[in-house]
Amino acid sequence: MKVRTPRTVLEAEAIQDELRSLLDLTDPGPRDPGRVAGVDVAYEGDRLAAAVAVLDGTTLEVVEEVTVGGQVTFDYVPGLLAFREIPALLEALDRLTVTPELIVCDGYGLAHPRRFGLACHLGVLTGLPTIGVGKTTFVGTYPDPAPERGSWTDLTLDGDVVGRVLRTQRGVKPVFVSVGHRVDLDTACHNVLNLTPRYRLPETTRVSDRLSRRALIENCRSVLIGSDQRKKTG
DNA sequence: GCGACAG
DNA sequence: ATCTTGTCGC
Repeated sequence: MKVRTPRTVLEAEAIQDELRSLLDLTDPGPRDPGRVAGVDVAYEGDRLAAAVAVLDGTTLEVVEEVTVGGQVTFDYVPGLLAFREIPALLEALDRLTVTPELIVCDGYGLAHPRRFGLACHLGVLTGLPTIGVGKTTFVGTYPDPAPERGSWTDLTLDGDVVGRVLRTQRGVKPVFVSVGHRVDLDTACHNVLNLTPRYRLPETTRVSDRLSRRALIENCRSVLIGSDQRKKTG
């Protein structure tokens, strides 16, 4: 799947406004999906490595992993993260041999200045259910959730509830959950809790994060050694 | 007007 | 995201 990269911030924002009309916010989404994918991108200068890890939704064991190397094509701009990560992520997702029932993104979905964060963008382009799980604040205000695992509060932006601040482990910093495409907020949080039996972040996120970093190093090693191998890892 | 700002 | 040492805790 090929994607055009915008050349300006204005052009990027126009694309978001356009794609936002394709969002499906009515589908409740998969309650306990059998296959859940985690996606992440690691960077080093202008090089990048995208990774997709598909886990069994019940055992959380890794079912399939895919990585692709590439070059940065869009500088990071708050609110436009998707344009930086999506080209490589789509390529990685294309190489999967199994189709995940849910994709967990690193970042935000509806909780976004124009209501179209990375999770929404990836969902619309793939047609698959997606959710966003952010590690730090981006937009919105919220009260702190109680210290118990599973407690949460509304993430509000411009008077709208755009996500939830969810405590995935007792006494540990909460994560920021927002829907992407074809999943409702209750289902999104339910799944995030299923994916965090032990750590703060979803297993999907942890696995894809390690995978992308490893791919970046491996690719670098082949260059330093001077091998004439592929520039894209799969 | 100035700063903040997912990854 | 990435740059970075030691350190507290299981």
